[in-house]
Amino acid sequence: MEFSILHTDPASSARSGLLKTGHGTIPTPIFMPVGTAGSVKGIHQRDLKDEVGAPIILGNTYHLYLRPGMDVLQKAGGLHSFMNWDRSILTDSGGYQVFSLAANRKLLPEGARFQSHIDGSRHMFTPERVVDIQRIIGSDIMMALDECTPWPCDAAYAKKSLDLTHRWLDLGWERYRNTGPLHGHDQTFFPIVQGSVYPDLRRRSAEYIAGKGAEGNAIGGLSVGEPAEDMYAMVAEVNAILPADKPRYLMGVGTPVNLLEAIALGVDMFDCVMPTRNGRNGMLFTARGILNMKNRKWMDDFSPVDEDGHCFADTQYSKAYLRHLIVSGEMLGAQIASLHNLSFYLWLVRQARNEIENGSFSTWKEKMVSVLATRL
RNA sequence: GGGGAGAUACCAAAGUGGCCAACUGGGGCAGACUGUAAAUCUGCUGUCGCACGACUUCGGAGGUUCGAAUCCUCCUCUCCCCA
Repeated sequence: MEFSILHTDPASSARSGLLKTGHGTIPTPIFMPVGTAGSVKGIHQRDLKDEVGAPIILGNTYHLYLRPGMDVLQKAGGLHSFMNWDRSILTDSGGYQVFSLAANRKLLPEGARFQSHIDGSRHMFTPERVVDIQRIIGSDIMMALDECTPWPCDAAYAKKSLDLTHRWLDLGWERYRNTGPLHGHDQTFFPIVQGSVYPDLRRRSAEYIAGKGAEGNAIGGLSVGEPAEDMYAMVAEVNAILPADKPRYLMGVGTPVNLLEAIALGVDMFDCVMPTRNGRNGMLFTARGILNMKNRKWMDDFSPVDEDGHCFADTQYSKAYLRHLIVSGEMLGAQIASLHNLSFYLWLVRQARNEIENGSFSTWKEKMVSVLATRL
């Protein structure tokens, strides 16, 4: 993997860059649609490329391991081939499932023991195993196994968890260094900073993570319920330590405003289920604000879904029609809303990049932040 | 023509003397959702009030009772079966 920074914003820590993987070049800052189980829910690959314009998407180690399973993925020749996606893929390690499936897992020094949410069967995820699985999946960017700590989280637990995440990182890193790709393209490995909302723990973790000399670094354990100001503060702490010449990935973030604020703090990569999940649930993000398409007020509003939108559905369907589809539980409603939200997210990071290159990012960001959170 | 069943809130449907402003579903309205156990979940849904609460409701009219959606009388309407 290669990363180069092209421009930096004079008034913030924002920067634009190019990230090259074996599956293409990714302009940064970038938002990566989440495709947990080998599919970005409701969006087929053609639209993901042609309408959304996504150069990279996510997959999930835990979910793909359970279904379709390693045997199928191996026979398929990896996830790219299996899902017919020739652009980049980043896989999460299952660290988020350590958090979200907390009731179904047990943390041990050697890894995380899961009980499948599908059939209750028991599985052991060690940091090494998670690398092996991601080798089979063939993701361009593999993630270290970590514990995504919940919020609130007391300092004692956060510290203990941090030590576990670092220990796991050592084991995963070692396995990464001692193995190679299986599908003929390069794979890299990102470690993850933890430390909850404690600046000293965050700094300690950032130093530890930076010490690995990975090609990119991730910030995890945020946007789990803490106030946005805490999240920004932690990102600022961490980014002061993580190498500036390597991409920084803020995991699981976030709202359009979160993205712009984090870009200003020097973050290059994002992923979040929000555009797809909230889209399925009737929420639309636009450059003018947020719409809840279930609201009665759109019932007979025949104006386009989003006049300044960037996918075909934005201008070809009316708000009234989309509201009807969503209220009626029609699949097409979820598809249109997801497509719209993803193309909006990708437009947002593209525009941020343009503004960085024009040297106007900070003023543009300030203007956008208030507009994006408006309830229409 | 004969026999039977039933009328409850927007719809469906419980409730058959006080714990009923009335179970539950649906519908409606609103909210939540951040490395996806989510095409999911939560709240409200007679009127007024922020709330405590007050007021008016269970086809209509009258009656019994301390007290009625629930019991009695009459009326109106609906459905089913047999001719």
